[in-house]
Amino acid sequence: MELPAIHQTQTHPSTLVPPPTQQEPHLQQYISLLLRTCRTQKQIKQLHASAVKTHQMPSISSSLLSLYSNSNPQIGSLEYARSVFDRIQEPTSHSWNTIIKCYVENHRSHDAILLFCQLLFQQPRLSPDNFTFPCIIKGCARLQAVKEGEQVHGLILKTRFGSDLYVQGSLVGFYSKCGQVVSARKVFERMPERDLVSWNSMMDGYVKSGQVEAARELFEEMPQRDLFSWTVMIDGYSKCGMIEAARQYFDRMPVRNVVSWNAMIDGYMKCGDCVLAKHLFDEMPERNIVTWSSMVTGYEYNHRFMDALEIFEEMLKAGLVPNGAALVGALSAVSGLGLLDKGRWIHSYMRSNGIKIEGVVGTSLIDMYSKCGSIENALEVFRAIPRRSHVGLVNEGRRYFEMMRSEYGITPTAEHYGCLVDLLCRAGHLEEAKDVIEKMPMKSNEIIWMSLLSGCRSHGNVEIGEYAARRAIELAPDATGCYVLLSNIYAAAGQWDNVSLLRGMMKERGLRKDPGCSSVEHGGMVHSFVVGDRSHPQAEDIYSKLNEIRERLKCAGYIPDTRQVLLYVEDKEKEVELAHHSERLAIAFGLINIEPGKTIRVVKNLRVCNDCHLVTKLLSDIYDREIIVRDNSRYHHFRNGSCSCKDYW
DNA sequence: TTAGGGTTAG
Repeated sequence: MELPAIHQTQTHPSTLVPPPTQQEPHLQQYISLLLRTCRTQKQIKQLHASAVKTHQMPSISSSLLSLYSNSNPQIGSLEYARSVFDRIQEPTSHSWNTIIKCYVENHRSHDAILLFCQLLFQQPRLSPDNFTFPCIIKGCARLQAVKEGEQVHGLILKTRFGSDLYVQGSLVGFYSKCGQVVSARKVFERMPERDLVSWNSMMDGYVKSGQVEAARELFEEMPQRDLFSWTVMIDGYSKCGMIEAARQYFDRMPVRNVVSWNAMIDGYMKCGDCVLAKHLFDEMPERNIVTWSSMVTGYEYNHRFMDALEIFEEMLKAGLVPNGAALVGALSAVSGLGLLDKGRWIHSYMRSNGIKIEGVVGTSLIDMYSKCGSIENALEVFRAIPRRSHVGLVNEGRRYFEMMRSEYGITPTAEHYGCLVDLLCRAGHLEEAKDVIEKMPMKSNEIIWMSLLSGCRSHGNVEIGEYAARRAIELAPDATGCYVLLSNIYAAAGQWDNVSLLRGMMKERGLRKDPGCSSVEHGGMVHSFVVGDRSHPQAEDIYSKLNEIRERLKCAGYIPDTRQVLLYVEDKEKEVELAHHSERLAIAFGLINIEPGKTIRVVKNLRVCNDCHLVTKLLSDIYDREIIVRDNSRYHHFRNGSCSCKDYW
């Protein structure tokens, strides 16, 4: 849309506020009128710019806020909505409700709750109303935040909005979604009048908690049924495996929409009837993105990998851009077949269509490359994934820390500073972390310096690492941990002279690094191993198992990560050192002795090294074994080639 | 005067 030129008002040079001119009312009406015709975000932004330029913002900001809050991403934008909201001098209840809803719709319910608290505690002239409560209750439901939702419920009972039909209905929905059917039913029973939505929410609560008969009773009881009620029943009977009953509802319902067809298709897929699912898919009058994704994931679920890929390609040919669900389904199908080229093709499709490689989709891509035998590509994807999600959380962390003081008047303790430093270190903000420690009002302890030191180890920062180690050693000269971490940093940077210096220093001070030791329980005994251990009665078998492991890892394309080996030795020797780490011995022992299908559980006294972590992931896949390693800081649950810590530890 | 709660894939 080309906008006609707007005459700019004359601005008085000495003041920021323009003097009133005759043009203004016209200009305001003109912009307001044009806003109503906006169909794209670009058009809204153009008018927004004009309004800023001509000082018309105060009069149109609430219309702009509503437009930017539109749930259609072609029109709405959370960031712009927030920016408009923040510049409204005195936001009305309506503005607050709009922005809170916008956050909930954009899956940012935590922020919605924060805003709700601000409205509650910092706006003496305003308070939540019958429009605010349904929004915030929905946010709590999205987060499965039962406690918070119950608190809001308590608040509602203290206001006059407890009798509002929408507020009551939203509470039924909240308790239903959180699996609290008894509470949902209590609210439902106390409603003086019930509309369709409340009946449907209540039924859905029963369905989601597996009580399909209770849902059916309500369905029979309810005064009138629309589309939603029927679809809830189809979904309910499908989910509990009663596919014929689901089909009866589908056949009996007076009007169907795409959602009811989708629910029925998914039902057939989940009970393994791909033929009937495909039949419905071919018959249906209208399909949406969920229809296609359900087909792809449904075929994949039934191990019909080729069919999954065919329907996925058909979806692309139909001009649809696949969403996360469809991509994950297609990539899993590729993994199932081991079709590396097909996987690469999907990857390049994603790149050329600007689909962000992050989150679950990123993990699926890594998983696909690993399962197709290309560890290099898997690593490439892994390294290329922007850790923005972490960046976002770092920002949130900083903000919450700040809010403790500024908004809640809580003085942070040493533990709070410790958390902030840990957060910053993990994300690589080492300078900032150092700054936080130095500026904290209380005396720093060795623990907080150690956390900076370990951040420096993960991010390979020698300079700050040395500084942190010095401070930690000053405070706790006998703690071996910081010497070890610092020598890890030196070793990774190839500064072997410093490694020897540090070793000398430790010797001088009579400090010894705890040797890595891993144990496995078997046959009522604990079997312990240290690095290179040959003392176990089954040593011979264990070492031949390690040889076999080495071969199988090589076939899987594994390249040893020798950065954390402390010894000043050639690369080949480093690999041998790695291959005999105590946890490898323990796992080899487990593979020999613990019967197939049973989990191998290892306990290690030190932190598991990067290379052993990667190897254990691969082994869990190669040998199809669940392996659980408890190191000195956390549990690592390895299964199907990945670890529960998502490589972040 | 405007706005709010319910169904399908992962």
